[in-house]
Amino acid sequence: MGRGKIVIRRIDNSTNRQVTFSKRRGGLLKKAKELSILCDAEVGLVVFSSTGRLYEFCSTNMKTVMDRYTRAKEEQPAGLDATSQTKLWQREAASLRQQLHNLQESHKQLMGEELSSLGVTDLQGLENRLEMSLRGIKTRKDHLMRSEIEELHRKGSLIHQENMELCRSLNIMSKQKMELSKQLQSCQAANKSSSTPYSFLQAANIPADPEPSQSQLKEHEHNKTGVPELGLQLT
Amino acid sequence: MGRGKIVIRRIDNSTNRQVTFSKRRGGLLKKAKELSILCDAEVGLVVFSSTGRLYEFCSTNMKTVMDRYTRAKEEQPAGLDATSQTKLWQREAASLRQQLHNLQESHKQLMGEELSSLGVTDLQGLENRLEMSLRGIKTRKDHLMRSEIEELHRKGSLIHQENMELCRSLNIMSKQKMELSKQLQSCQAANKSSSTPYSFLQAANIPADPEPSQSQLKEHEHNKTGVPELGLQLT
DNA sequence: ACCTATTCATAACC
DNA sequence: TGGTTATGAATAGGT
Repeated sequence: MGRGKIVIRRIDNSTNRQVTFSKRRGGLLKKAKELSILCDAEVGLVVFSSTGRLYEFCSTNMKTVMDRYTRAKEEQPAGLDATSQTKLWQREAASLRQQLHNLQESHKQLMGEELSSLGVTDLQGLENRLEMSLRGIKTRKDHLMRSEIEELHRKGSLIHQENMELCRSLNIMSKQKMELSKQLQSCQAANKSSSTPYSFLQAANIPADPEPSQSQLKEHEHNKTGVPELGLQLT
Repeated sequence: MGRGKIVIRRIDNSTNRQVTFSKRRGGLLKKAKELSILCDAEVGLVVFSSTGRLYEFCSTNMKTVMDRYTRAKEEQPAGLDATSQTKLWQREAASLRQQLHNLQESHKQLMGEELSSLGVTDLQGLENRLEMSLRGIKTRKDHLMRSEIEELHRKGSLIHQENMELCRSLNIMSKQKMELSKQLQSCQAANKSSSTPYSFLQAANIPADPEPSQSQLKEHEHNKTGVPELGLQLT
């Protein structure tokens, strides 16, 4: 709504952001109130502006709502100590909040947001740091990828060797098989020329090529990696 | 909004009330979220339906927001004992420290440190974000520098024009001066040849060059900017 | 849940 | 900050 539609992301212009905050805050509080009245709901709403100012709405009592919320969330508060301790933690929190804020600012700038407050020199510094960082990251990534490639080569090589072993075995078996086949043929020939009391042996269909099927070989995936298939020469 | 306007008071029809609750609750949560994003505000919203079900939105962390609210409300720890206050601040500090830690980690990674815990995918993401950020920063810097250059050109051009005007004026005056000079000479020659009853006119020191002094010219600083000094040709 | 007619919130402008 | 207006969003009532 409004003169034009907007995308929901942090408003860069500070003044505009402040104005929008003011208006939308009013709208939000109003809607919260309407919901609580219309629908008989218990509503608690807390808004801290970016400058730290507090705005709130509660249909009943904020503390009650927060307690109810806490109870609904199945938690239980506790604690015992002195007032000076409180101040200590208060300062600690303030300090941490400050640090956090600074870091957030810096982080945003690193991510290329909120650059409007920076001059050319600042931007140049940012650029240099980012480029240095980027170089480091690329180097690291490159290293990792090279390691992985190396590892893959190593594994591929192992599997290849394994394949060669298998091929050798196959070769041997193939020869043994052919030998057996030859013996069988001569045996059959001998039987044919003489009487055949045991002719049923021919009917038993002993296959001429009883080697293991292709699917039984350890193929892994290296066929796709360019490792040559050496098994072919053994058929 | 809707087919007709309604008065803001508890909806009697239970079904209607439930439907409206559902719709408006969604709208309220959405608006709360938009406010927090658009205006960089910390928003906490809790809604209990009349049947007791809990719905919530928080831009950061509900516990943190509630603590912050409590603190903002109770500048004076009149209601609660100091010991529980301490706990409150303690938790706040812990929360802040956690956030700080996370952000520091992220920051270090952005700066290309402590990359060992990241995989190739993480690194690629980091790289992409940095490159995007870098592009933005470079664009911004480029824009700033171009603007400055343009501005300088504009100023230079203005001053140059001003100079030309001044030169023209100087030229005219120079001619007038020469004319006067000539007249004076002929006058003097006439006086020398005849009697000189009004010779005091010569003594009255009528300057031969009554033009404005150099210091009165608008010179600005453009002499240092390489704009050619055109006045020279007029001396 | 989906569909409009209608009201309302609000973005841009003063 | 407060007012005005054009516009898009939310939603009341209905299916």
